[in-house]
Amino acid sequence: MKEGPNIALAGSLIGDPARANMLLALMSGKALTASELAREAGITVQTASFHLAKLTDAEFIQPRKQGRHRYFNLAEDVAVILEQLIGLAASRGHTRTRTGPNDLALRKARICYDHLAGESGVQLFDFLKTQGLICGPDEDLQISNSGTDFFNSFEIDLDAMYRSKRPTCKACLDWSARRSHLAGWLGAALLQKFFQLGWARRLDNSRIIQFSPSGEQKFQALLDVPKRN
Amino acid sequence: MKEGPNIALAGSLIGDPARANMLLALMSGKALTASELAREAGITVQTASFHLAKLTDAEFIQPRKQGRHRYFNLAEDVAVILEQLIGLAASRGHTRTRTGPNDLALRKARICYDHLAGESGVQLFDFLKTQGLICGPDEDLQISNSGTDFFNSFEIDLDAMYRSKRPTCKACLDWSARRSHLAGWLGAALLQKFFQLGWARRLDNSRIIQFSPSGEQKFQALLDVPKRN
DNA sequence: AGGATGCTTCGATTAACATCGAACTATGAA
DNA sequence: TTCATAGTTCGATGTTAATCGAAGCATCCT
Repeated sequence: MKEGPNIALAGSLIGDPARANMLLALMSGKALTASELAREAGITVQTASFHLAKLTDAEFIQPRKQGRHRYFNLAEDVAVILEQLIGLAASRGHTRTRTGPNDLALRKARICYDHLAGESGVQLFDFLKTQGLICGPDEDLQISNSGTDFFNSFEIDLDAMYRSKRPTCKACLDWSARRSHLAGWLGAALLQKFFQLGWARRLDNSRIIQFSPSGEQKFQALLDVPKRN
Repeated sequence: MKEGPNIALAGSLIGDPARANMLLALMSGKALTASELAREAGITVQTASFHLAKLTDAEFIQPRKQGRHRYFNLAEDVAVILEQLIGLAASRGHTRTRTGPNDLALRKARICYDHLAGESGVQLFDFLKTQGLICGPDEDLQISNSGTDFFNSFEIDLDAMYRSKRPTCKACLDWSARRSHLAGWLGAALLQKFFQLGWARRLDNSRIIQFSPSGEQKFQALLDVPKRN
């Protein structure tokens, strides 16, 4: 018997179409109920229950009870791998239908677990780095002094961020842009801020993030700050 | 029918124990024959042939004929995902035997497809970055002027690197150290140099890279260069 | 040319897993 | 308390995929 990590277990969990559909649905970052996931996967709630038990045992998802509803969240490190697998499938042409307008919209701006991904997400990340607002290695980014000023002026609660146990800011490799976008607490907070400001909204039943015309303008204006060096 | 990337296909390819064993064997970076892969996976050559056909169709591996031997190489982007899956499995305790001395050795220094991973790999990467020998975003690192001098003095053929089509240097997230090590052409070239210098060697039938005592000293001396700022 | 080796293909077999109807439990509303 | 809804568990069924022996093809050695 071979020793070492059992990647076949992880692969087989992702490898069932029903489970894959549920995991992808959870990539939206929303908690979904067992019934909702059953519908997303096109199976009965009995079958969904069987699959959700497996995914829960493997710590791919976390359940949370609320009355008679069972909500499920995706584990963050699983989301990272799913993003990579989406990229691999796309690069190999392993798609289930032809690409369409939604495909372009997903490339432009989409939610990746809880943060902004796509070209807009990559643009944002590049901006934060080139402006020196965040610095350090991509897996352990820190906020600089000028970054603190910037985020405070943007009304991001940095104290809450520092109190949080999750990574403050880290890079997430974006399959569509082949560059990184910003994940972590800060990445999530920025996206929530764009929602709050009305710049962007998520589309129903999709990972697409849609900027309004004025929101897009404001977003680009934010990034179009004269360079400091 | 759901649309979008078919991650279930990729998951199911990795999800079979025999295929997973073969893929992990190919993580050593070596090309292996169908018979060798059958032995690695503990199956007959007929079964291996069936699986190798599937992996080839999906472009997870590339075949190469040499007389009556069929050699297979792992696709580089698949290697990146497998490294992530190894990390996920490790974090969940999904291992097939208890951790042992090999586990520590793998964490210390191992080959990841064709470059150095583990603590040593992370140390090397940190050194190159903090010394300013490479710079830029982790997915598109560039060699600085001082880096060019350094690598030339270390007898790395940079002209060959610039002629190569593969990424010159990029980061690869190391599951064991939770930080990145150096992948790409440069990462591979540096590891080959350590082999050539006799500082390190690969262990048979393992991904472990073993530094000799004097090699370890020289490697640490290389990294222990006074800081430039 | 004949034998050996590496590998592929085919067909039969077996095992594993996903599926859902029925029954049940837990929670919420009337 | 009763009914409705959400979700779980159980058992039976069907499907899918992995497996290997046998046969065959390609390549290499004597």
